Amino acid sequence: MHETLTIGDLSRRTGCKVVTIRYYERLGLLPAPVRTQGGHRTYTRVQEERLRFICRGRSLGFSLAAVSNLLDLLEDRQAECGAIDELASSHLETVRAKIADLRQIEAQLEASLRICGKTTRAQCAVAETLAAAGEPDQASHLAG
Amino acid sequence: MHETLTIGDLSRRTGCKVVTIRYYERLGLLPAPVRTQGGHRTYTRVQEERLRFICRGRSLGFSLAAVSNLLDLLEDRQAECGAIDELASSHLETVRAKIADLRQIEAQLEASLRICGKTTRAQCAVAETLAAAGEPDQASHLAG
DNA sequence: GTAATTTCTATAGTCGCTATAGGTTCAAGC
DNA sequence: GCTTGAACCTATAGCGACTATAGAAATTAC
Repeated sequence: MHETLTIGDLSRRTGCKVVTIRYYERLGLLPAPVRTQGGHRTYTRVQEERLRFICRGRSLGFSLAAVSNLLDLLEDRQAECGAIDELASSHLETVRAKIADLRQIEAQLEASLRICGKTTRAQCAVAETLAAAGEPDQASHLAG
Repeated sequence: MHETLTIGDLSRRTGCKVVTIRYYERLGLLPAPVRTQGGHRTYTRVQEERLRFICRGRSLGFSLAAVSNLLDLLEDRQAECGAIDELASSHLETVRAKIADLRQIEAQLEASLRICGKTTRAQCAVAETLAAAGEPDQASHLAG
């Protein structure tokens, strides 16, 4: 029994919550681990590495589906680096688009807050920004 | 019957989907409108303004709960501009934090993509970035 | 041996919608 | 007046990525 980890150990080592680890297992992202006689999960370093990979992917904003794809690609010795690159750069596009959206939001909030604090309630700039009856804009991909 | 709108009209005018309008009503963000004898909803300009406000708030990234608060504050003639300002600037903080996170992600993805394409599969930089066994970082507020 | 902690399962809830099914009403053309 | 087709109605379930709850069993520390 050298070097096996409980789910709590694994959680502490990776920073991934216990419930989340079980959740990943249920989704099939992590293989079902060996259990103790009592039914507790025991993990090895291999699983720890895999979990780290998943967490890292998530922290880079990849969806779990994308992470799953990446894991498959890495597993497959045949697979080419190109496929991985593609996933990463398409994700980079998404990230950049989000940044652009958020910067616009930032600018608008800044603008109304600059004006406000100088006006009376009746013309609260923030309220006006929100009530602005301009064309409906579809920033549907925001809401993050 | 001058100037009443069907839910479809309202949807076209505001850019907010029909199902979403009904959803907002169910949540209590929009008041239940007058109905035709047949049960179809009919809206007025007042409701249109309110919906526009909600959509605008959402497009600025406010949660529906925050939008609801803002609507209450605006409704309340007693309320001060300050409360609105506070909500807005705390939201601005959140937006800025998200931008900062995304920029880090962007930088990391850029870095690995720059290296990759120049190396062989065995040392795919993107894969290495993801597998990086550094300290677990908690970018839990990402995943957007 | 007992008490505290950890782990187990299963289920429901979060947020902001979106999709589906199956029915009813409305407006227009003939 | 009648038919057709679009728009509308309700109710329910699903999405992603968790998070929370309840209640039981296993483990560990003393």
